[in-house]
Amino acid sequence: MAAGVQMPGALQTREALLDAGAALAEQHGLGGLSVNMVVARAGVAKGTFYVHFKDRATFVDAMHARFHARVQEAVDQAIAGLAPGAERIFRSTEAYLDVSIANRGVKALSLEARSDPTVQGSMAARRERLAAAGVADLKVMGWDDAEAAAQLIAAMTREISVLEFDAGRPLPASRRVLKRFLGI
Amino acid sequence: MAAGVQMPGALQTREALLDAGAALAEQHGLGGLSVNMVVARAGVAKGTFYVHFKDRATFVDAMHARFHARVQEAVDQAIAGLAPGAERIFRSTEAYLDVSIANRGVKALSLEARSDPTVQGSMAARRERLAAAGVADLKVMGWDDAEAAAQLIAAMTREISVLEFDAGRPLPASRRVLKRFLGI
DNA sequence: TGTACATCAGTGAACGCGCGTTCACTGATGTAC
DNA sequence: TGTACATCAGTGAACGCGCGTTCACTGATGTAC
Repeated sequence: MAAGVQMPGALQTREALLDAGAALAEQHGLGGLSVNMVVARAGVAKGTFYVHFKDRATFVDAMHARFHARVQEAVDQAIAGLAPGAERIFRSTEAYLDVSIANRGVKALSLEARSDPTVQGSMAARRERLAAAGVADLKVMGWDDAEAAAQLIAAMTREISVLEFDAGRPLPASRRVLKRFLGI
Repeated sequence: MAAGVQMPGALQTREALLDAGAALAEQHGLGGLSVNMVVARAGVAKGTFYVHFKDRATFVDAMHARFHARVQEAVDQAIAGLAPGAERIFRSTEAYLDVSIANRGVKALSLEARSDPTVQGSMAARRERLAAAGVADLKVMGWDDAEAAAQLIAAMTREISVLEFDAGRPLPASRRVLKRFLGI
């Protein structure tokens, strides 16, 4: 969503709720996030929450979906036209990290998305889709266990995003390690 | 704690509560774990919980501490007498994985320990202590960014432990990838 | 051996609280005629 | 242009519920004399 683009009122409120959720997840974790907090922060009535989301679980899922959409867009843009290989997969991880640093609540979404049993399913699917994109690169790079390798690279990328969030800045040393693991 | 060793009643109850917590964390996550559930599963009165633990946060911390103590013991045993290097760090990760597969609630402890703000501190310290042990190995292996590398290897190990838990069995392909990343 | 007392794990009713969700209602905006 | 009606985002009081924590009490075990 480009800045300055006018949204219809209803969509604006929906985004405001998701923004509030992201900011609060940063402080309280996904589990510590309550509908009460979200509506208070967004400055709307409690009932308004249920105009836009079926229930709390749907809301958390929507937060996750929005974050992943942003990542996907950045990754697609970063690797457009690149041939499969080490360079392309590394560019993907960099795009992931750069988007993460600019989005609130990433830490909670990265860490808790898998343990909250209320929304596990759709979140797992999103993570898998993202990781699966790297499999082609790894095969070209000569990895026999490309699927397993893609999962571990995704795990390292998430780890770095959490470390960078805690540090409040990019961590070149961690990114270098990832690069070296990829043999670049 | 060797099987069959008789414990005083008080300790037995404490262990029963921690066991119940581990089993329940497996199903409901650390965040979805309630004192009510724990005491119901352990078969004791609610007040008993507070005889053994100051509050809910202390209990979660104790679960984490117990798990880490088991891991630490297994790792120490696995690498006793080994010289620093790739082989030693890989043996450590294997020990971690083998302990994890035999302990309930590992998934929740691995994933949520960092996002729950009520107990972040001491859990972070435990994780760091464990990861720090690998730094010496990585330095011997010629890594400039040994600290960063140790953190990423720890992240991969946790990831594999979660995948293995979900699969219900060891995942040789994932372990092979880790081995290859370590250059063995 | 018998009695009095101390200790302490364990009990469960009671508390106040914030939670997620519902629902009858409001009021602004758009459409039909 | 004016009027009647439909739509729909937004409202906030009210609900029942399970939560974490407290506390006066019980009863078994150990110790002193």
